[in-house]
Amino acid sequence: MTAESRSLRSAHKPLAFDPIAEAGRQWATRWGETAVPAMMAVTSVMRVQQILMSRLHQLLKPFGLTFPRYEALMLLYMSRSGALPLGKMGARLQVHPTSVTNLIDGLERGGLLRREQHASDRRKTLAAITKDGREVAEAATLVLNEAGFGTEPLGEHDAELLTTTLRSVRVHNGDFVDNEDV
Amino acid sequence: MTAESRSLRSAHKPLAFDPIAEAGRQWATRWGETAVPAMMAVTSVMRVQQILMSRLHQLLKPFGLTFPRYEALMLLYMSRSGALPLGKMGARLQVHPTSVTNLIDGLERGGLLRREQHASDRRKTLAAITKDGREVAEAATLVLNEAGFGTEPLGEHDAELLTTTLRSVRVHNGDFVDNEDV
DNA sequence: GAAGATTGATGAATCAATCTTT
DNA sequence: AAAGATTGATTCATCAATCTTC
Repeated sequence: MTAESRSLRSAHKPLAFDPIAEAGRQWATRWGETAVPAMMAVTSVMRVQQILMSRLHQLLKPFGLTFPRYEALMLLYMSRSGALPLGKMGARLQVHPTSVTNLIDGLERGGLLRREQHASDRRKTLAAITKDGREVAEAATLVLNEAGFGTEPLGEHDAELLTTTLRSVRVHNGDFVDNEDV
Repeated sequence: MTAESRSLRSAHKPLAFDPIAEAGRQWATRWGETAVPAMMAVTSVMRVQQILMSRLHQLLKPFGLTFPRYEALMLLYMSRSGALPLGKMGARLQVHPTSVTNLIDGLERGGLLRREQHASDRRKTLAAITKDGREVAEAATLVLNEAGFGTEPLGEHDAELLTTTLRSVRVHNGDFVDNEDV
């Protein structure tokens, strides 16, 4: 593996051991084994999030998109009218109002959406996807679809297992009311 | 639930549905079901990472620590001599050299470690944990241990399941050489 | 006063470019 | 030339404070 190809995946020489497992071993010797599984799970989520984000950014770079911007763009693409109030976008994307402003700023700079006035409530701002925005959304989605959203080497089963397990954390956090399986 | 208590957990009113499941449904109608599990898994990891980070920051706030800084501090605390070269810390924490510089800056500002010169190689910089650093490390660890690292409502089994599933992604990314189970 | 969005601040992550030392 | 660390730039996340509109 050349230095260039490696730099696309990790900034360092591969370690000869699993750093998370090693942390777990050292941990157990000082604080016992009770919290080790939780500690390792948290660290794993943090690390894999970085890996996935990095892969997605590689895939989306040709379109001038980041993954958060892609998510925001797709939310508009999927919507009926192609326009949504910024507040509603924040609720769906589960991000802070400030983040919505920044995301929409970036997408508007790229001409993928326009800010528009809400008809009845002048406090509200609408984000409306443009023709360019729709084209980019479709092209980027094709690429992500083919690349399996960078989830290699996870199969369908593992992906669903992950979603299910993590869903309980999201429910417990109060993101949404769990009324699907009632 | 009051507005204050809610703001500690999510910035928005809870949705009446699971936003990730809803995205999956809409997705399937336009691009088929093939990539849906991958898409939902990726989005779940991103969201849960944010939730966990937020909880950890709440827990660590009293110590003037963020979770990345806590990880760096613990790496020093666990080390034999209490001092490590910055490059080695980056390799273990799996972060960019620039991030190491920033992390060490923050910890040094708080007096939890000191920069020192490497004995033989003057290119290298050492981070050495201080007495204050050790005390904060122990106190913060107690809190995180009691709080199960914010992994509620995950039990030991789910935590281990998560770690195992995510490990394959880390291996595939080339973070480390998988020679544990050979 | 509350709701919706923005600005200004901080922390973390990355990359590119720079600087010193080997 | 290569290794190690830093600085400067960009993006995303948060919070606090502000501003307009309801």
